[in-house]
Amino acid sequence: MTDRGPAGVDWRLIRDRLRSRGQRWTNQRRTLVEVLAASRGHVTGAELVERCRALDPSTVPSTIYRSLDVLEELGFVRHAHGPDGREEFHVLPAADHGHLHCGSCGTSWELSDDEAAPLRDVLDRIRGFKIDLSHLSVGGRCAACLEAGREPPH
Amino acid sequence: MTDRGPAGVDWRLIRDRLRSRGQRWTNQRRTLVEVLAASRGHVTGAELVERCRALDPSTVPSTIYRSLDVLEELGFVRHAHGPDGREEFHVLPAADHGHLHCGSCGTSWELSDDEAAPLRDVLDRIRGFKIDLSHLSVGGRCAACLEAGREPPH
DNA sequence: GACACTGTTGCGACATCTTGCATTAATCGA
DNA sequence: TCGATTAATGCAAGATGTCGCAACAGTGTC
Repeated sequence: MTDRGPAGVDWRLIRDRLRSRGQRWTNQRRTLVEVLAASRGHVTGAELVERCRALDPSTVPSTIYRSLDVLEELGFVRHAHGPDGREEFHVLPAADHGHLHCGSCGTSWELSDDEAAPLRDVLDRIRGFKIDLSHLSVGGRCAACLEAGREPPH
Repeated sequence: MTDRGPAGVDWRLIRDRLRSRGQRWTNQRRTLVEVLAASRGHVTGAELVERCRALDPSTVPSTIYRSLDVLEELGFVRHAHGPDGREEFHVLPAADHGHLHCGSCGTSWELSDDEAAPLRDVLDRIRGFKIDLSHLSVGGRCAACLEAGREPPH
């Protein structure tokens, strides 16, 4: 047996990083890390609460949200906001990336650093502003919806 | 006397546009338009509810939010989401623009169409994706905060 | 002005987070 | 192993929206 979760994340890394900061490794955090490690792509806060509750029915939302903040400080998760403003989390992003959302079909895609580079560069040059790509969420309409003439839901 | 509000917006235009679409001009909408016309820059939904309640204590949030949707269809307001995901509205935007938010000091700026052009063009070219600039909200850190070494509040 | 049609409102309930506070429990040192 | 310290939890209440539904009220017409 190993000490890795289903997704190959070693929770001991997180445990030790927490302890070295004077923070604590609790059962609730262990459950959350387990759920996160098994998640692919984007998950909303509500989904995480639900999945944690499946493992531990005593799970309470406020603990989840507070633990997510802590895990975000550690760099284990990142959050952005969907087109409706709701939080979306993704786990251990291999590379920093933003998100693209189609307002007609609701699909979303990752926005690579390369694609965002022109925006990053122009804002840096003109304003000295450094964008936080992982928090960037761009709405609009995708090629398929434009071609099909699908209107955004009004 | 004129029929314009304090900000010079002629509510009769909105009234007539609603009627021509088979929609209605109600006291609640009149109050909201009055509040919007007196608002500068960005306003959150909650602020609008509060200001409407100041004029008409019987104001109820759901009506405000639904009326805002209608006014957005008319193009009288646009909404985006602040860095915390909360809705922000702006009135009669002279030109389409996005927003820039500094995560350290909380200030926000308008992002002109020119500045967003590089992003718009690259997404159009690579993916055929048309961005909705007025809904775009970019987080990061501004030049002043970078220079001062201010960390984002964690 | 009265009527019919149907768009709007207000209400209550729910969804998603956030915050304050008293209690619990993880961690470290003796 | 036991205690002290204090981070984290659970709960309740609040903030910000959203939604279904019955009642109400603009509008155009007669």
